[in-house]
This record gives sequence, C-alpha cells and structure tokens, in this order.
Amino acid sequence: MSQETEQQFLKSYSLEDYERPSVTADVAAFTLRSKEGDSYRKEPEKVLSLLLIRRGGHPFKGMWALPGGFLQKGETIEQCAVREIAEETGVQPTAIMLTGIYSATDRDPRGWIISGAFTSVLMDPEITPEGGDDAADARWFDVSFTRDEQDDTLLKLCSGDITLTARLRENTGCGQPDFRILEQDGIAFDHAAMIAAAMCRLRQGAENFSMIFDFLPETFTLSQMQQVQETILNISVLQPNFRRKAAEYVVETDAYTSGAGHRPAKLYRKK
Amino acid sequence: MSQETEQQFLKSYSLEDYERPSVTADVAAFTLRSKEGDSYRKEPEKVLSLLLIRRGGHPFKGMWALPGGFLQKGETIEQCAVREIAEETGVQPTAIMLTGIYSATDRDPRGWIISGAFTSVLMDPEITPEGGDDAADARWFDVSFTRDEQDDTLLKLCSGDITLTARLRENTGCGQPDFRILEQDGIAFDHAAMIAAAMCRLRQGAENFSMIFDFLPETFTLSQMQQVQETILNISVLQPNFRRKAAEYVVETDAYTSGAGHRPAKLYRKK
DNA sequence: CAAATAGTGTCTCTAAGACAATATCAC
DNA sequence: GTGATATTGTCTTAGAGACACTATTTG
Repeated sequence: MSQETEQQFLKSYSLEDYERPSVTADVAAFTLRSKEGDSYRKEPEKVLSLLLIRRGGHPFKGMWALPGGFLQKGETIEQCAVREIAEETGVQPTAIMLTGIYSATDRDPRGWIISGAFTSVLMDPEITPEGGDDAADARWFDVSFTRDEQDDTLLKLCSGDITLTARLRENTGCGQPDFRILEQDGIAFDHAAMIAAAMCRLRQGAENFSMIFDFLPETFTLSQMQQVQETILNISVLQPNFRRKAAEYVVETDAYTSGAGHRPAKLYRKK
Repeated sequence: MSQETEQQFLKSYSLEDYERPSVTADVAAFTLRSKEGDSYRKEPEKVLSLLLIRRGGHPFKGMWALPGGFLQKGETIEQCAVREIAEETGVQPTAIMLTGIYSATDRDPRGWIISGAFTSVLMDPEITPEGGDDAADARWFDVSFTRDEQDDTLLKLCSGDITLTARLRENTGCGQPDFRILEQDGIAFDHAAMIAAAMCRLRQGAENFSMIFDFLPETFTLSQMQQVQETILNISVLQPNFRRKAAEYVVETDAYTSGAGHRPAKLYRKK
C-alpha cells in the first residue's frame, strides 16, 4: 500500500461505497422596485423585494419557496445558484454570496437533501415564470424584516393579497446570522430561516457599502445611492452626512443628470 | 397528478435517479498556545496556532491538510465538523462557524467531492493523533497571515522545522472573504484558500469581540482578553483604551486573581 | 525597594449627527 | 417665482488613540 502510486490509488478508489446526500442551491434574490409616484416630479420611493415561487408539487404544495434546484455534475454550487436564478428570471444576478448550509436531517421529507443558501441581487428583472412541474407561479414579495418586543425577528412578505409571515429567533452564535423558525405561515421548508439570514447579510452589505453598488447602474447619483441604503436598512439619514461617508467609495464622472425637473446631479462611479 | 396526495407522492419519489456528490466538512481549528516565558514572572506570550494533519494516503500524500471527513447520514454538516475535530483532538470546539463551500469540479482527484469549510476554536487541546490510514501525523502550526506589497495575501504555517506557505489573491467580491491560490508549498487540496478565509473570519470575530470569549475560560481578566485580541489581530493596543471598549461586552465578578507576583486583577465574565 | 501588572483620568483628534444656507434645474 | 433636488459649510457630540499617573502584589 505504501508503495502504491497515485495513479494506482485513484484507479482503485471508489466513492460509490459511501451513501451520499443530494445537494441543492436555494437563492434569496433581492431587487428594488419603484412604488408609483405620488407627486408629478418626485423621485419614486423604492421597496425591497424578494423572489418567491409557488410550489406546484409535493411537498409543501401551494406554499412559497425560494428558487433553487439540484446541483449538477460539472458545475460549482455558485454556478448552480446563478443558473437557477437565470432560468427563473432570464437575468444574471449582479451579486451572489453564500449565506449558509442547511443540513438538518428532517428538513426535506423527500429524503437526505442538504442545501447551500445564497443571497443575490438582481437589477430590474422581468419575472419569467416557468410553466414546469414544480413552479406554478413566481412573484416579487415586498419584504418587512423587524424585531418584536422579545427581540424575536419578524419576517413579513407581501405580494398583492398574499401575505406570508414567520417569527424566528436568532441564534446567538459567533458571528454569522443563524435563525430558528418559531412559527411560520405559507413558507415552504426551512426557507424562512434562509430568508432571515439573507436579510442580515444584505443589511450588513448595505451598511458597509459592499453591496450597495449591486443595486445601481454603472453611473449613479449620490441620492440614488442613499436611497438604496435607506431602503435596505429601513432607516433615513441626513443627506449631507451620507455624502460625506459615501465619498470614499465613489469617484465622480464629468456627466450630470438632466431633464428631471430640478437641479442636475453629478454622476458617480464605484471606486 | 394534481389529485395525488403527499403520501403517494413521497412513496413514488426517488432521489436515486440523480447523480449526487460526496460531501465533506473541513475544519480550520485554531487555538492560542503559550510561548516559553523569558522572565520569571512575566505573562507568557501567545501564538495563534492551527491544527493540520499530514496525509498518509493518496492524493496529496505527505502534504498537510485540514482535519475533515465525509458527511454521514443522520448528522448535520456542523455535527460532522465537530465530530471530526473531536476524533482528532478529543476536545469539543468552543465555537464552530461556516466559512464557505468549496465545490470546484477539479478540486479533488478522487472525484466529485464538495466541501463545507468551517472555522473553529479549541481551548487548551491535547492533540491525539490517530493511527489510521489517512492521518499519519497531527500537529499545531503557528500562523502568520499578512499582505505583501502587491496586496496579495501571504500565509505561513510553522511547526518546528516544517514550514508551509501559500500566496493567495483575495476575490474582491461582496463581503465574504474568498481567496484564489496563486502558489503554495506543502498544503493539500484547496485548503490554503480555506485557511485564508478562516483567518479573515477569525480576525473579524476578534475585532468585533464576538469570538474573543471562545478563547477564554469562564472568568478572565481584561488583560487576558486584550492578549487574545492582540494575538489574533497581530496588533498592539494601549491598555486603557482596550478596557474602555471591552467594558461593554463583560460584567465584573467579585473575584480576583492572586499569587501572580503583582497586583491582583478583577475577574470578568462574558455579558 | 524592584519588577511586574492593574487601573484611572484626561487631552487631543477624528468621525458622525444635526442643521442652516445656497445652487440650479423644469415649468 | 415655485417646487423639487443638489451641494457646501459648520456646529456639536461621541468615540478612539495617546499618554501621564497611581495602585497593589510577590520576592
């Protein structure tokens, strides 16, 4: 054995001897959508939205789930996540990042299935619902993500007349967001926990400016940038203070906006 | 089909139809070790150390790898990671957190194997090397983790006369640390990238005080706490300033140290 | 007393929050 | 001019870094 060459070893080696799990990638895909403008030349407000798909088959038939699917041979799990989003929306995400692995043994009644959960960002996507077996309907849900008096986390997802809710408790671990579902309504599998963790990551990325630009076009105004941060973090900051902080992350171009009914704004680019 | 019950569906459903990857958990386990004291009543300096195992079998025979192993049916991937560390050291880690999924299709010559990479912390562990087939030797390596002039990342691991090195480039992505190996010497698989990402997580956790306590006993002095942060971040801070910042994360007990050849220190507990 | 660590007070500098004031466009 | 957003400047406050100084133990 000790004299065996690597060639010989690999030839005799078989992974088939061990039982293996199925692996999926589930993606929380966020985008910002404009509310209808109330006044005639006001910049429309934005809402943070999450893509969910209504399950057409068992299990959790009729409930709403994150887009996702099985890892295929020859692709990385990131490629799998991007592929699933592209299949569903026709758009490539501008960002994709891992948020966790979900591997509880009872998480899927179909069997031993572990899932890599991702957070991703889409720019202006048109939803193209698939007519397939397991995806009956795809919709954007407005996201509300808050804490209650007991410091539990409340997740509320709204799309027209549909409202999905979950109450979760954050695992006080060492860093990474990690949630346990206390109660939920209308959300499939353990996806409510994935969504909560994704929201934490997204807010973290918006706070330190690392994910702000994924929501913006190539060039943008500082006001647009501020609106992105305010919408994701659900806060409002004073404009001069925002500019001061944002300055170190951008470089100015020599272009300006025009035709907006007010003073033109300088356009900036990510540094 | 649409009238099928969930029971019927699950009975007819088979995951066997799809090819599945093997899944492993690889763990970067850190601890702080004392250097031998130079003076007679000085507190010994500490070094950050990482557990590596010399591979006894192919592939990467004779090179050093993170402890890890295959996910078994009936356990979560976190349990798998804890089990692998416990098997190797006989100690339960005081912290364990996911740092990434490595799923490049060519990352393991044995076949389709994806790996969850974890960062963990051990308190005062005795290494108990396994006499098994694929683990010839287990050792603690002192960690050096720096940047060079081109802003590339240099990883150096030392244990006695053995020195392992790697040069990596950080992927300028959206948040999560992610490294590409430029060159390496003596480190198996893609584990150098896992170690680099783990170091980033560890430093992040030491900076915001979320992982400091995993390196400390139940009660501790502020100086011990400061030493942990300084060692992990490889910085030195002024003591009064450290105390001010640390104060909000601890509560004092009514106990004091004694017999140390200098003024006793108040013992604190994690808040 | 010497050596070593524990702990307090304070000065300065910088970053963040609040807010006043001015600028420029479309209509 | 009016309504809207863009942009600059400044006052105040909170926190971080630097540093001088005092306190308490063992040998």
